[in-house]
Amino acid sequence: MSNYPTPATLGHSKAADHAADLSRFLKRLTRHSRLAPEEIDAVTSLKFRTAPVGPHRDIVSPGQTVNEACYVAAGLVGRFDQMLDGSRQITAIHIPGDMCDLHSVVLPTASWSLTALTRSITLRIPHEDLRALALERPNVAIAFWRDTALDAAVIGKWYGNLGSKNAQARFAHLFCEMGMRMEFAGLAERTGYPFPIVQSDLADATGLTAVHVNRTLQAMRETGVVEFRDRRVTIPDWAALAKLAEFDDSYLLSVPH
Amino acid sequence: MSNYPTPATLGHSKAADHAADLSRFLKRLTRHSRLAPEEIDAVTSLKFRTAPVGPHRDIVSPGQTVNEACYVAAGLVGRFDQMLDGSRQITAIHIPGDMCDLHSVVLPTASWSLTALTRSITLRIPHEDLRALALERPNVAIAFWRDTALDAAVIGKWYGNLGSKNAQARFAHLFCEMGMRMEFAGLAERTGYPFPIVQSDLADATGLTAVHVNRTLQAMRETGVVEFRDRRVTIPDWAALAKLAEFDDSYLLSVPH
DNA sequence: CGTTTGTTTGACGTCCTTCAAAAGCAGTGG
DNA sequence: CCACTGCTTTTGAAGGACGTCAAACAAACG
Repeated sequence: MSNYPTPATLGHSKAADHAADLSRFLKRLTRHSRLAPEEIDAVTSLKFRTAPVGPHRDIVSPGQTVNEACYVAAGLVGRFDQMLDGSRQITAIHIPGDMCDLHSVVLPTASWSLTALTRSITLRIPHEDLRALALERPNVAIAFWRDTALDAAVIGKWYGNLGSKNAQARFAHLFCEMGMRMEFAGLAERTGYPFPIVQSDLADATGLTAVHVNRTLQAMRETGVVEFRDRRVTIPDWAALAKLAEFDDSYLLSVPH
Repeated sequence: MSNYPTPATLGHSKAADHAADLSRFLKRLTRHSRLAPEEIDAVTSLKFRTAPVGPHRDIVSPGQTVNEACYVAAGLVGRFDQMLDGSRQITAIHIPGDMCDLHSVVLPTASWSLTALTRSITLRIPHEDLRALALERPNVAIAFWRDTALDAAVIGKWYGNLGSKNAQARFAHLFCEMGMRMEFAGLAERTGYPFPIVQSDLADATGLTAVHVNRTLQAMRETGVVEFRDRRVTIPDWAALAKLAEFDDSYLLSVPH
């Protein structure tokens, strides 16, 4: 019996089990980095302010100098690269537990933008505190560095996909990756998870047009390899999808160090 | 009178001015991070072994657990994402002064591969020493973290280009970026620099086929916006190329912090 | 309910790919 | 000095994956 969030909620459950705190962030950090008890305490006791964000509302805009990091407590947040003609490219999709712009602590002038893909709850943590923590606890600085490197590894994979795979394989890979990340975060099972993103945003993420996204998703639904419907992804045959995607989860992992 | 490297050399000059040491790396670090004198000493006195690499020779392969970081003293090194069918996607092009895989210090199991794009000279630095330095000097850890974040910013930009621009604009952007980086590294002027890379590697970097790369470069040569010939890039009208690319160098920069 | 936002469908166009081969160029050995 | 070999660049012709434009349909929302 699973009590995973129902479709389209992604952490917005009424119960307090999604607690608007940093516990998921700590979980993410400790999955890849070994932290001492005092370091764990220091992370969980970081101060923050809670900021709900409406769907398609900007959080950070290009050129802005930010002084707090944005953590996702509920919902989905996208990182964008904006073009002059107004078109946007999504370079990352962040789920609950992700610190979207941990890199902004070391690069505070944004060349990117952050936008809520759905109604979300974010927690904002002063850079000052994160920087102070990193300086005081080198081991935490290294954990933050590792987190940024993992984030970069994901973009690298996305780049490989975009550059050398067709539309179906790109979606296959994206759905596999999101499934793994949802599972790691304890939000859902990899074979079926809420994914409340609109097709035009999927288009911006995969470098396709919304029309082609629609046709591709329909084709994949028909072959039964994956179903994206009602803001939910269902993967009946994980192995088949992973094969189509050439998915190998090693880039998402790191032995605790 | 400039004594920049002649075409196709990129640091392989006979004179000792390209010194196979870490001075360019320090220069790169101090451009974005403020380091104390002792920290500077610690970086420049890092031990390394010199390793020449032949053209198209692998340095790191996927799955491998690396225990030293690879610094480029001369030549060009590419980071790759490999597909099962043997096709490869270049996710980064590194020039002299770049530590190609500084991120490997925190993520030692490679999901990527490193290959020399031309005859190169690399310096290998033990992870152990880099990690010890980071733990002893938190400010250096933060500088390494920032370097990794800058690297990620470049991939993010590349992703945006690949996803939403046509072949000419992709090359325009790549040539602008490489020009800026060459100039930052003190290797050449942004408007004309050695770039000894073959067209099939450019294809892997831009997500195009070698045939289309050739045709695109010819078209750009004809309009006179940029010339790629004899392993050299020449940009007669920087403003025109930057406009075609929608190039904005802010993602490459960081005010020293 | 009416308005807004998102999904689906159709017809047509194009940028880029695929396949195949010729031509240029550097290195190697006779 | 030339023949030989391998690699890179260049060219041609034909096809396909995806884009563009436009409109209908469906769902969400106040």
